[in-house]
Amino acid sequence: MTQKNDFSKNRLTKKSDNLSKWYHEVVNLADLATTSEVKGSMIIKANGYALWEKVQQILDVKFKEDGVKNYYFPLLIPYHLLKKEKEHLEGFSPELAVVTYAGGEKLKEPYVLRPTSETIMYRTFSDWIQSYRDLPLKINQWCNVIRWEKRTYPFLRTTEFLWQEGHTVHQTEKEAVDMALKALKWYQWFYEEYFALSPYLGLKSEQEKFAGAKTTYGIELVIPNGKSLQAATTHNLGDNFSKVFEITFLNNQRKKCYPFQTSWGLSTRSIGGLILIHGDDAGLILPPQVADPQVVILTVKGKNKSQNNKIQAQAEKIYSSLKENQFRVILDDDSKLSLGYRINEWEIKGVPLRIEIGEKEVQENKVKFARRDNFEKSFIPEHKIIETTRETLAAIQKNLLSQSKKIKKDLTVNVDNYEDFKKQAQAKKFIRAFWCGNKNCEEKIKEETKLTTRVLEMDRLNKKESGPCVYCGKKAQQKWLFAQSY
RNA sequence: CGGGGUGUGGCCUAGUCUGGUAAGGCGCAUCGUUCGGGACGAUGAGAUCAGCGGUUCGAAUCCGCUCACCCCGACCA
Repeated sequence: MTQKNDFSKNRLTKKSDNLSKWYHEVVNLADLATTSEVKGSMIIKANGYALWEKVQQILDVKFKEDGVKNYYFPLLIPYHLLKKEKEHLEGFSPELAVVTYAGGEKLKEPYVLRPTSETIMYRTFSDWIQSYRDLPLKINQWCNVIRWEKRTYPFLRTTEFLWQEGHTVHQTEKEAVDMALKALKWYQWFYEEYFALSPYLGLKSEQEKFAGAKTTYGIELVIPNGKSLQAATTHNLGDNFSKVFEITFLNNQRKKCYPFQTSWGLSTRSIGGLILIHGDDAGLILPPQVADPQVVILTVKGKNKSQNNKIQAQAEKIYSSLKENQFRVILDDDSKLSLGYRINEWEIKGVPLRIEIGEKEVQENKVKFARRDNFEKSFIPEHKIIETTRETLAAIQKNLLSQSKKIKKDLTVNVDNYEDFKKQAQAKKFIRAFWCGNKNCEEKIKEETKLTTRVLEMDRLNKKESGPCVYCGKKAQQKWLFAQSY
């Protein structure tokens, strides 16, 4: 709102010139979100919220197929609950918003606006779980959370954000680990199949893991500027929380046991990654799987009224048949705005496929297809429209994913000495290098290069490797992926 | 939270230094001419100049405080 950009002609900043400026402009012009009166909190507008609804629809089905049930827990968490798990409290303390005054008086005990719901949920789990027959317990909630971040950014880091948080309880740690890995796979599936984004996934280091977790797995997206966006996490909580919240069950040997837990979440931040990776100089590009609309039909005005009637009729006919075939389609027959203006508007909004119908098309019984991802244009005979639409949308989806893979590949390098490491860090690369696992090395690397460990990639977890730590030279077993975090 | 910058109709800005009662473009409304990649003319609506307080005959402009946003850093899923 306060940027000094000339939007008067709606000319976008080039993505490659200034990614941050471009990003803000796209969020604005594509009508995804706008700033609000509340510090760090945005108003998500219809176009942005539609994307979030898609995320919800897709993941919700996946969760339920696995027996996860949706619940809703209170926004307000009594402070004493949050205090119970020490690491958890320490991790979240700096970013808590606390209610101390309500109902006209000062509260005896303050409430915390949930930054995440482990504590309030697990307090209750202890009442719900008595027997091994009560396990596994698998619940999820779609909600908002509050984290008072110092520096905010639309979608990518907002004070209040929307997410889902899954929480499960298991008899054995193995089950819990499997669950955390399963959730990680769901997220990977979601990003690849729907958002057409190819992430890195793997284990987080001790430093980077969730406050209170035993191990954390993460999904990391490769942003074209060389930064890494943590796009979802799943946690094996071990029995850390069950011990603190006294969640116990009797196993079939009548022995009292502490169960093992997981939690996992994906937030509106995912939409930020989508914008940053797929967008181009003309604006947003939405993958057909989540785009709404997927197709826009544009009428091109003809020379006279009778021509226009024909064009209109033809456009409506094609609109109906696409709709009948379950495509998300919109008809833009606004005759007041110029064609160029309308085209640009739909491009900024990222609609994957544009179909144009004018005099020429009506006469020759065909339509013009224009792809948003590569601007390719072609003429399609009327009887092939449905089939070609299906193919084209699939092709766009596929192309976007392969572009994301290419970005990932191009920005990742393997490095085996610290001189190189520093050079590649300067060049804003994702770096794969041996690290001994020592916290000191990790901290020094961060100080000197700004890079942190992102993940130990899944496919390297069980790989037998050996080499000198890129920092201290001591023997290391695994190559970690380093990058600057967003 | 530290450093820097910004805030003027829905949007982008000029005006602020040097105080005199808000200007332009975009968008919007109506009409007409246009229309195959961001058209044009005419007419019109729309602003207590981020908020609060102060100085002054008079404040968008000077002073103080507050709030929000942007950039860089620290912190953080």
